[in-house]
Amino acid sequence: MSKAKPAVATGEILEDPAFEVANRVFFRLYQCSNLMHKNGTRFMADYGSTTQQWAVLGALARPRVRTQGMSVKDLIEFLLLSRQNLTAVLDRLEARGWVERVKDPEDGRSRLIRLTAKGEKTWAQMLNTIRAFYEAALDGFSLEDQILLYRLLDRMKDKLSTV
Amino acid sequence: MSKAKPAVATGEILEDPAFEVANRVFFRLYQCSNLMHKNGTRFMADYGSTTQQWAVLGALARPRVRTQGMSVKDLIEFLLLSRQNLTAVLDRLEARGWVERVKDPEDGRSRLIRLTAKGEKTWAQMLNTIRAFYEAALDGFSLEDQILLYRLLDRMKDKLSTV
DNA sequence: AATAATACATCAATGGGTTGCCATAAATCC
DNA sequence: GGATTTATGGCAACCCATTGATGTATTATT
Repeated sequence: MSKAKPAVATGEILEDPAFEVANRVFFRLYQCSNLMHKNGTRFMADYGSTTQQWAVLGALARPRVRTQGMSVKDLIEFLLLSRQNLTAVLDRLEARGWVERVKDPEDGRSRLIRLTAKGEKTWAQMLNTIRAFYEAALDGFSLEDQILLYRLLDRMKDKLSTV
Repeated sequence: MSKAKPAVATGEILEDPAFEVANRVFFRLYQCSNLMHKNGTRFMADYGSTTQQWAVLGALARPRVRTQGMSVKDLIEFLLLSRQNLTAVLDRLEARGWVERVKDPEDGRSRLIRLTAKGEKTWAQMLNTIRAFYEAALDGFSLEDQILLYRLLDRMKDKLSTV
């Protein structure tokens, strides 16, 4: 069944290419995510923020959202997080005075999460650091490379959502 | 979400394409990682394992490693995790009887982590579930797509390591 | 032989992620 | 008006991840 086996690494690939390639994809995804959080959070040390918190702030800083805010429900759908986890992150952001929970005038059950003035100011400063991080982390990536990577991850996200 | 106004999203892009594209890349990375862990771990519910634990088992199940084991130091470098975190994961794997710590005969300071017989048997069964997960999560991805994605993530990993 | 570096472990604190269950208030449905 | 659904929050348990500081055994250096 098996001929003389070559080197280990290539040997694995040859035996089951589909599995080995997929395995590498997800392993790199795992490593990239850990590195992104570790070094991204290190970049934000001056603000005491984390990458996850900046994801929330980024969602709230979008033009359309900035004025009226965003419900917890919509934030959950946007960030793909569990309610319990998001609540804890929002608590920390609220404790720092960066976001506030206001009652939705149109639906008393809903809370609209909004950037505070302090939050907006902090976010504006953070943006410079985030920019620097993106440039360093994607150094050598052409815009085409980045778009390609985004599209592949986007497709993967959809598949992972329905798996 | 109610009015049809595509101007916002594209407007942001036009204002600062480099930033917006990078932002999307890392946001998708964040989402994909969370989804991978959530649904990957759900797939492994029968074994009570997590994606992180299967990464460790996968490292230990490689042909060259399988017999002699792997030092904690090498595992840290391979998985890119902190020692404190890896110790905890290994403790759980050891408590389940899937791995064991043996003294390195060549260096008394070092511990070699090895799959136990029970660990090997469990891993062999897990592989079927992992295969199914990979196929579902990469459904619609040609082998070329997967290799492309792997290479992009691999480059990104290198950049993120030195950022 | 004394010193320094290495490999591992432990304890502590903080933050992020999940699931599951329960509680409360407000909107909706009948 | 009463029952149900929806949106949020709280509590608990578990796991994963980081940093920082401390300790201990072993190897390497000098």
